[in-house]
Amino acid sequence: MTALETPTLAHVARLANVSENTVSRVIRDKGAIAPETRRRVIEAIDALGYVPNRAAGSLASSSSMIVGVILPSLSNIVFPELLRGIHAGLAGTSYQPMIGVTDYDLEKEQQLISSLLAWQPAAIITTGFDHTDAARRMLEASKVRVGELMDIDRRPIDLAVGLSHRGAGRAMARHLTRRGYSKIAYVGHDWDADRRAHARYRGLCEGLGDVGLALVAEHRVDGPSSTLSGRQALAAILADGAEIEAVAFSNDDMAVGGYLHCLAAAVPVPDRLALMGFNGLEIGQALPKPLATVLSNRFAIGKTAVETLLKSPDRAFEPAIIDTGFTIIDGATA
Amino acid sequence: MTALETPTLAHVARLANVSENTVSRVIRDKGAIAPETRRRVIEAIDALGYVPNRAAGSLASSSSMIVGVILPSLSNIVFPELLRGIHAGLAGTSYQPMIGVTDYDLEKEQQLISSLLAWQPAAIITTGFDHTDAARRMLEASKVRVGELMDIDRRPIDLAVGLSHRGAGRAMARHLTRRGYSKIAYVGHDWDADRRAHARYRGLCEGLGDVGLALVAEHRVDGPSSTLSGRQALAAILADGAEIEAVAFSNDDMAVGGYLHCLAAAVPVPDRLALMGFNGLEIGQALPKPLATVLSNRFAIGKTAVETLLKSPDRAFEPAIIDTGFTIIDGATA
DNA sequence: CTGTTAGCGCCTTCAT
DNA sequence: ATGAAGGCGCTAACAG
Repeated sequence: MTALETPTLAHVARLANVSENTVSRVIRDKGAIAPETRRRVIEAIDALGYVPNRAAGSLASSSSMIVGVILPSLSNIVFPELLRGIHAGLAGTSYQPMIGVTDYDLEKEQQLISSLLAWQPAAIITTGFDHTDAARRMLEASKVRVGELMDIDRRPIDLAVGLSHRGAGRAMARHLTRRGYSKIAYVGHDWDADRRAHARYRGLCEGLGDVGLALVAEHRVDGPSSTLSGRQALAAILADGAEIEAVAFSNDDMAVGGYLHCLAAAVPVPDRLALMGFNGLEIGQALPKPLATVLSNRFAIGKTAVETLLKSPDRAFEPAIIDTGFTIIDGATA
Repeated sequence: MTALETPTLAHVARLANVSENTVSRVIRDKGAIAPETRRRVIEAIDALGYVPNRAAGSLASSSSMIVGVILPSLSNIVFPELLRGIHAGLAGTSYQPMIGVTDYDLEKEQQLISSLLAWQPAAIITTGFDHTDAARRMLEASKVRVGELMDIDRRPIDLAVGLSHRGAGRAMARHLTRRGYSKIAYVGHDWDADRRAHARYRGLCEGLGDVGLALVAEHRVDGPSSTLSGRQALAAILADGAEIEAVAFSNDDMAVGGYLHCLAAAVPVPDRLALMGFNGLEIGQALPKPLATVLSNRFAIGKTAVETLLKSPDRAFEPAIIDTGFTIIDGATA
């Protein structure tokens, strides 16, 4: 043994006195192997500290243990949480997530899909249904499993896992109106990047319309959501002077900012102004009054998605949709 | 052209009327190529929509465009931010990050190092200096570049990028004592998992010792840091009755929780109680009074690390250490 | 500046 | 239940 150089299948085979093929079978747990043979092989494997070369395996089998994960952003805490769920679903398997970030740019997404496909991954996971035509074609043409996460309001390529954002918006409207608020305003962020926020807005308006109401004011900031911009946006909309009893925010980041403005400006919540967010972030529940919000179960979405995708290497005839639902969190701010 | 099947180098070569090798050279931008030849090759590449098979490339070159990234957690926002920095450093290159999460478990880290090395990555990035012996041996034996991030207080295997947590702790002590506080308490979380928090604690104690002071109280919660546990911990330490003028928290999560307790319990900040955190999270700056804290530049750490690691495929003779420093943020809570 | 020749380490297929 | 042969798609020498 010249040691030092990394051991290959051949080394293990020699040491265990079997063919490479048998070693390969043991590793992949495929085909029947005599218990005694398996024992010898395993012994040889850890005697040598053998670790299979994934590149060679992928090349030979034209498929890899990689799961490509494409996220719009890492700044928004919900995506790391989605990633956590994906990780949890991958735990105990040999799959490794390879990740990319689009910054909400569909061209970048297409680019990422292309480079991820170059690894012949077992699955590609992305968010939403918006893709460039080329991206969609590449995904459809490749035979990898495709998960489109967060949203379920359209027909997916292969599998969608998420919740109805329109439904969540309606639920927010229902919650607020049932609590007796009728002068309701909306404070949100950029819809171009965040289509799901827009869907919730539409649901909110529909829900209000159902009971003969409409938004009394709305304010949208440019750029992504953040605590700071939520704080500023609420200050701005209140400064406009419209009479407002409750504010529905595009998400918890914005809502927490709004709440902090109320604290700083001594606006009684919810008596003078009720606040409601979306997502159910931890920070919202740590506020002096826990935030009324809607729990979108990001972790479950990610976990369910990988588990479902990896169950079978092939797509079904019909795309599947898994609704992970949402839960109203009453809180104390609305 | 039988279309449908994914094109390979051979297809491109045939179409461009050159050898496979030439195509390979064009793709990797290696060796001199006649402008005319390069044009033809590129034309053929996008005529066919050719995407190189990464597995084949890795196998042949025994090195891949993968950067293995091992994070202790995704729940703590600082690690997604570190990942953002890593991403930023990778932007515009063909490298792809493959990520793993240890949940602060060194055995899991070792396991991840092993499976990531199976991909023959260009570099492996992990956090801190604590690894199992086996893990350290694997990293040292492999010739991949190794980045150990966040901390710089020990000798790295290859490259360390981060800040001195002991120094940051001392800086917190200095800040608080200079502001005239002398009855200082500490509220923190689990040190076993978070060694850097422990290092800051030690620095804090040293810094106080330098001016003849010592902590008047301390409280540590089990488990990871969170806003909720910070809130509860501050409530607990105040209930104990010791006279306290200022509290140094193990990080901003805990400190924000503490601040929220003060808001809820109507404790005037900083007049009755001063608060200081660590990290410089956005949420701390959105509070009614911006949190006094220490900015640890996670994004820069990640970005600098990959940029430095990928500059050269080989390790230097001596390990390198890059200090990204920290910045006191005065805020208004201390 | 370009082509030829050998693998890289594993998996698949077909035998036995 | 195991082995032998061939090839996956690319890159690394070495020629020329």
